[in-house]
Amino acid sequence: MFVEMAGILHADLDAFYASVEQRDDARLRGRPVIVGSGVVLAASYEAKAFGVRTAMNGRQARQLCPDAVVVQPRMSAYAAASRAVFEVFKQTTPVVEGLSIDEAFLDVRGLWRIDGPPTEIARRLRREVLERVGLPITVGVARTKFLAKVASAVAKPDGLLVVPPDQELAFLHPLAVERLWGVGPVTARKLRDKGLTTVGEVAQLRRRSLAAMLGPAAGNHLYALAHGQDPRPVETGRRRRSIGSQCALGRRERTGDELEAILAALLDRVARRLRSGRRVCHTVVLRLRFGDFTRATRSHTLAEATDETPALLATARLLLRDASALIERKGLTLLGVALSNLDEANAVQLALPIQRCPASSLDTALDTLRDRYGSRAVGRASTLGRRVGQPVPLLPD
DNA sequence: TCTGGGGTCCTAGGACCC
DNA sequence: TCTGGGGTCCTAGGACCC
Repeated sequence: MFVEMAGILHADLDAFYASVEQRDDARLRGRPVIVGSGVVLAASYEAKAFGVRTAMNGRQARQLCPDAVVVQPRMSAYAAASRAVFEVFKQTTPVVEGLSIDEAFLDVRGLWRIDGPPTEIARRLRREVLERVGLPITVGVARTKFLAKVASAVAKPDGLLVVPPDQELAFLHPLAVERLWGVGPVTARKLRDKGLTTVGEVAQLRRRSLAAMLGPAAGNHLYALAHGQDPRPVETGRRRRSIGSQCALGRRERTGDELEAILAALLDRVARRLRSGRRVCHTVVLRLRFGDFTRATRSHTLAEATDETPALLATARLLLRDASALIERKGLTLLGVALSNLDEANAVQLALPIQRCPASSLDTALDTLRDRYGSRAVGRASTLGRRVGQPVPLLPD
């Protein structure tokens, strides 16, 4: 029988922001480092040993670890380090799927003849990231994305862990349910309330029981993961689905004018990022958090996708006014704005020739566009063009 | 753990269309 | 005119991830 080999790598930089700080300042090496003063954005492993965790309140973190060096974040340095590490990833294999600023999946299954077995590639990758960028990185190697991700989490820090295909369940089943990617506090509690504490215990349940407990999608997903099944391929070229910015306000009451000013600043920031990414957005989302820590969102979808600040701001203002009674009653502690439902800016322009095209020759026109721009670029234009007879959203020149 | 900022994906109801 | 199945889009909320 053919056994699929372990050829997916999950590479995850250790305590990323803190490691960059230790790399750039020799005095920080070997010492507990906390990045961020109000809230902990990252903690070095020396600080984690004292119980300091990401997202922890800064004051509490300093109480746990009084000797820690607290540094302000340098986001541009982290972005540069991330780019350098992703360069190493891309030189390792063309099939790289970035998950965040500090982690990615790499598919190295096709490289055996040229570069050797995946374990060897993973060792080399770790060595190159350390030599060329100066940062420690942990790599998990397995047959699936999910198992590779769990493997790197188990191997941290500065580790390498390979899960051979014939040992997957032996590796997986003793682990706590919280180790499963996608099981957070709520799901973990639901499982523990039923007496399920390990992945192996979850694997003994029927698919139907899990679906009834957690909902169809989460239940089926968890069932598959607990049995080591995860058919998702490593996907290159994934684009961002939304761009957002938010701002904690504290408990002080704000006047309507103050909120409007904060909203305008947030929107200006996200609209700039939208334009520099050459994207347009259909939907504006307002995020609100209140004094009692409840949350709400308000959204509006525009008739025409745009990247222009005035149009987006006008929509955001309407949403804010729409929520004013709620804000009055509960007190606003966080205001955020997100632009979602994004398109490529040029996808809208590709829709132009389609708009003037009679329905009967639409398919021919789409084929022509695909030949010229590639099928990926024409995807969205195609859905726009299918609605012949309706106005097609267009970007103003 | 009394709470930052940036994201992803899923669910569910209602409107609307064929 | 009534009824039905199937599909998409929009809005709002929630869980989860780093």
